Amino acid sequence: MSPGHTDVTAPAAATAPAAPAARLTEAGDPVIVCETPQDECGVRDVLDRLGDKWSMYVMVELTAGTLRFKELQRRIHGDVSQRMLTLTLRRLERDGLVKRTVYPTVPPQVEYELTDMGRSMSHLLKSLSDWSIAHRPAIAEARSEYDESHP
Amino acid sequence: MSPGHTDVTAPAAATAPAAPAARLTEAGDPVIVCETPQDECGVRDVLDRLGDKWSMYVMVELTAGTLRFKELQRRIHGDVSQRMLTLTLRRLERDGLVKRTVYPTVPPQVEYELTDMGRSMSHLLKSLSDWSIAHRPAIAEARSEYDESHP
DNA sequence: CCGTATCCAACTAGATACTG
DNA sequence: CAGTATCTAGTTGGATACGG
Repeated sequence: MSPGHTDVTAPAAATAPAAPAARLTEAGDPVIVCETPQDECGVRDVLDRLGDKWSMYVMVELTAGTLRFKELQRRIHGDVSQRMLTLTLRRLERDGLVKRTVYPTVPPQVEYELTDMGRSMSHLLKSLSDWSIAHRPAIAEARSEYDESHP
Repeated sequence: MSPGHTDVTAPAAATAPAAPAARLTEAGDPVIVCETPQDECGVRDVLDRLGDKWSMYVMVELTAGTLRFKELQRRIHGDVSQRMLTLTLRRLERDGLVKRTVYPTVPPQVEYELTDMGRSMSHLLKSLSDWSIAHRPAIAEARSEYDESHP
């Protein structure tokens, strides 16, 4: 997503990066406050993973349990290519969200499953998914209206 | 994000796209089930917005309240360009997440604020942000380990 | 079966200059 | 102030062929 990709492994700044403060608006809505550019709320690190084309679907499919490469590929909508599935799984593995197990058999067999951290994130994906499904009609309508009034 | 971008305004298929079923694993974790390729869980529509470089930050800043263009630009980390801020705001407006109000003054004044739907989504962004902040150390460690063991 | 390597097409975002 | 227009660079993703 972002060119260069925010590097969370960078040494912490001299001032300890305190967790961004949470405030509320008058209406009681949450406000995310980033005090320094360095923390960037750490949000980009998550969204870089969520934002690419396939990570979300891989996480979702793996929530059901352990899957082999080919099985995973079959289950994912939109025909993910071998290359993209490999890249996606490597990134998720690197981030500690997915565990990869290789059985040295012939032919080779590789299994993928969520780590504990991956599972904790999958709950958020569920919320996102629910929101998305619930608001899809509203979004569709908003887009139609916008497109009509903006020729 | 995705070339072509999933079009929620497309006419519904002959079979009514029933909401994807929700299941639980043995462990009690949520499973998102997409029965047809068409629904795709509607997730891509959300993530296409979340996944681009600036939408998240715009939403976050607007959670605090109404802001003018220049104010918004100043608050966003990483120096968003005028062009990118404009594009981002237009997309969010089109999706019904942001409301744009033009005051025909001289010089011109334009205000941006979240819609109700936008505010309902900002809660999810907060969850994502919290998770991200909480797990940033773990992700950083996972990446270091991975990079060490994969030369 | 599970990848890696290579090449190519598409999109996103940045820089810069100009307008109502 | 709040944009639009244009041009370019960098990245992602798809297709295909080949290797362990």
